[in-house]
Amino acid sequence: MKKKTTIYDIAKELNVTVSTVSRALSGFPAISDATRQAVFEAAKKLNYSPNKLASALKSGRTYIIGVIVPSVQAHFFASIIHSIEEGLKNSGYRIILYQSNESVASEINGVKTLLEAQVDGIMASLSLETEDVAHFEEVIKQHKPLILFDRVHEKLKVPTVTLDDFKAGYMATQHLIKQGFKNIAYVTTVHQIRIFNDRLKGYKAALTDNNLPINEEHIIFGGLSIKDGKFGADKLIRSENKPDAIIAADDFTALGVIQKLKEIDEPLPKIGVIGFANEAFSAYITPSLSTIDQHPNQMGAECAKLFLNTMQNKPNQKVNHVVIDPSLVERESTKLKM
Amino acid sequence: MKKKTTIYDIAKELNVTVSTVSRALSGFPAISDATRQAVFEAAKKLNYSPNKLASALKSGRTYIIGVIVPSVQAHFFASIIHSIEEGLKNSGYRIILYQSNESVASEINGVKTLLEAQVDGIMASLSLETEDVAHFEEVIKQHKPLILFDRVHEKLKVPTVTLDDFKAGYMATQHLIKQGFKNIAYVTTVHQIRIFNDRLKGYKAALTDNNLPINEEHIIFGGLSIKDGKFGADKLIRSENKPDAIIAADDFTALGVIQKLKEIDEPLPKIGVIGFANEAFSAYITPSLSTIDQHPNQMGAECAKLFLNTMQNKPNQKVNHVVIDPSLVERESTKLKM
DNA sequence: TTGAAAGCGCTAACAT
DNA sequence: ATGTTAGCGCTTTCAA
Repeated sequence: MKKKTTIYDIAKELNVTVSTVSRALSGFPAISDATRQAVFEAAKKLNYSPNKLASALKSGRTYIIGVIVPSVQAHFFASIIHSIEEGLKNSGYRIILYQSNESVASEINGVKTLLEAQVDGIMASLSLETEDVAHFEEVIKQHKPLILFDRVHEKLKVPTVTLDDFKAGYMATQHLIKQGFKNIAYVTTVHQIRIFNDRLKGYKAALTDNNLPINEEHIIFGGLSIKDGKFGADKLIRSENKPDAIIAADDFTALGVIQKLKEIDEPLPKIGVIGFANEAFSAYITPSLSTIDQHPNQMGAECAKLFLNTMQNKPNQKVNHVVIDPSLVERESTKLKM
Repeated sequence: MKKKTTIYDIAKELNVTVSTVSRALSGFPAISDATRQAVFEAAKKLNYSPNKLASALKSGRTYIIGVIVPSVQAHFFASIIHSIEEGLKNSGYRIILYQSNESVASEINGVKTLLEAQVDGIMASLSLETEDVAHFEEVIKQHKPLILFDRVHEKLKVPTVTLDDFKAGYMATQHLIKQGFKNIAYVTTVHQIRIFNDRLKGYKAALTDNNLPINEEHIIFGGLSIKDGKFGADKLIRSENKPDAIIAADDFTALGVIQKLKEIDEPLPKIGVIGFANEAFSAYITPSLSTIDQHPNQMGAECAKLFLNTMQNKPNQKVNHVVIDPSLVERESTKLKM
């Protein structure tokens, strides 16, 4: 079991110094073509593989970006990760993934871990639990780029990539109204996350703009999941003023709503249902779920672009906020008129 | 902008040497409690954060495991990753993710990249394209644990975690037969991946065991996707000997089959359909899709366990092959008798 | 129980 | 165009 080849081995092989080898390998211009070629050949011959760790330690750059998401199991986040990687391709940067599982404690640990791993920057989408964001201050203090996407926080003055969530909420509501629904309820999370608040605001604004009353009892604050959707739907259906449509703050919750409505034999889509995120299953359930597409691929691409720009040292640039336009995906679950 | 705190700063603060600080921090026993406590206090006071890079360079261990999967967008792989992380929790190991996007070229690059990042080991599930696995030899040569899961390869003599795919194929077929289907077709990938071959073998064995003929024209070799499912279904329905049930090698393909059958007004579930993987959508489509659950969470947990065992240097242990038992998820798409 | 010092593999300033 | 050399921050052997 021989030791791994280092640039010293290559240097010895060619009777040059390590600096020459290092320079040849890293594309330094002032190296003769002959030397460069010899170095590459020797490297190949000796089966050389660079130790990025050593390089990173010396240069202070790891070319690794930490990405924190609540969970890869949500198709939305999986898509974002996918397109972040896509956008980083050929830039030399790679990502290291950390899942918070919607827990602040885990998120705090994630930031610490990534910082210790000397990542060159962090991209994060906050957990539902996260209210205090002090744990991210250290990233900023270390002058490492921090980019927040989707679930952002106003306390952090950093570049963000978000959906226009107000518009998203407005669109969903407006769509239902246009379809002929008049008594529209809303199931959302109790957590004070900006994006969910914004969607709710959009909902309220749309109602108001259409001279429809805002009925606070029609706004259910709970969790976001199939179970919570079932719970919310049940509560709404039993309420005195039974709604004729339900907006759920995400597709999982909307799915729960649909399941409950089926369970209790409420006619669909006579009661309209719409969600957010265009999850993997949304097109295929029955009735197929109308939803607001949040364009995760675009979000991921923008995150990558933002990061790359920041690293190119555009110096005094002001903080960037990319806002993605939501789009309506009309499907059967909101087709009142057939 | 002050520099980051290092163990030297702590040493200076306390008038001890770096070795003492290093030992105190790393839990070395022969350190007086007083010193240890003083070190921890100073560390806290100076806001010290260890540089794992330096530690890794010196010690030769990064505590990072590279994980290569075709894509996180498949719920199956997302679940595996999730449970690998879960299983690694508290072990000190982190994972760095690499997506091959079903491309060998990308997979080769992934191995190279991860090795350069000095990961302590690699867990991988092969791309559909992968036939030659020479690129993984280097991992073995470096004496780093390599664990293959789900999409494995016999050329690589390494620990594996797989489903009993033969049984899975057998179960799916047997289930259809039990439900009363008699003329069962099969849509699978043209790629020579063991798990898909095994499923097909299970299918054939089940037919034979039930004295049903194997009709080679009923086995469609194409891709695995919604589109391919549609294509396969179309071809099968038009064939002379029209099948009364279709097995698709994964749920996406099964979904395509169902969509095509609906499109051409074939009655469901009079034509039975079953898939593999129990994807996120499978329970919610109409008819809900019967499928074989591959227990990704169990697979991920086993991968983590296998890795941790390997690192604990159970010395002459023979290569481990964990085989997970598939289970049948009966839903509407195979309910011939109501 | 603690200190001194070498060195992990690489980069980069300073020489030549 | 190439060489010399000093670290990056940490671990670890040897010595005290």
